[in-house]
Amino acid sequence: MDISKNLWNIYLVLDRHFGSLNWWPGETPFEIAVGAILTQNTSWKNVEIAIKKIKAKKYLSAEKLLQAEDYIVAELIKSSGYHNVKTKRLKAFLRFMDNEYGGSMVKMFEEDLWILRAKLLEVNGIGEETADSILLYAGGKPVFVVDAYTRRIFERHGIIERDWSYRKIQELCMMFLPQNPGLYNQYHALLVNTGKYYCKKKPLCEECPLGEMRKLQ
DNA sequence: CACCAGGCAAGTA
DNA sequence: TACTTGCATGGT
Repeated sequence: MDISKNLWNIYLVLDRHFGSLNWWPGETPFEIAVGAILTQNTSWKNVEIAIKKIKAKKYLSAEKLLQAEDYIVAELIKSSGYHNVKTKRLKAFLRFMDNEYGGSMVKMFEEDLWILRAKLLEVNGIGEETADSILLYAGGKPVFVVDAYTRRIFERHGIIERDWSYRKIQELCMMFLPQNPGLYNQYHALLVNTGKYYCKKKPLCEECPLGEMRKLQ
């Protein structure tokens, strides 16, 4: 089976169907990083409400969020769920940025990519998907983001197996696709859109843009 | 009413 | 190592 060809076919079909999605929704790298933490196991809709509130109350900066009491931050992000846990995670990330890079995301992204990824994974509350989302969408780095939708869709197309590790899936994608941030950006956005709008129904149903690929299996 | 969403860490065996 | 559980809100 030609993995490279399948990965490309899925991308081309989805890209034709949805067009450019221009991810990540967010105006600055900082806002994107905050969103990446808040959206853990949470619908983006609920995160949007939280980010709007943070902006409305003028708390969208590392200094403001770090100096605020936990209960204040928790109240701001309440709509995104797990607000107590996420307050700790958000602050852990902001302290990390502060301590290691003087609070500068620009400086942070000057660090060697895989060193930075390893460091991010040491921060409490940042796992592989969150780290990679920050690297790709806030930093424009060429890392493929793997999430629950990626797993479901690729598994249905016989590209991966259920028990594959995050890194194994990521390495496969990065091996068979050009290491291009723009491509990875759009690809992950397409997979999430497909999952949200089609894959909740039956896998590869008629309406799903990927439905037409059933015959290619 | 139940179920799920763009995860992660900590606990258990 | 491999599973399980807690975390929590808002939409369908």
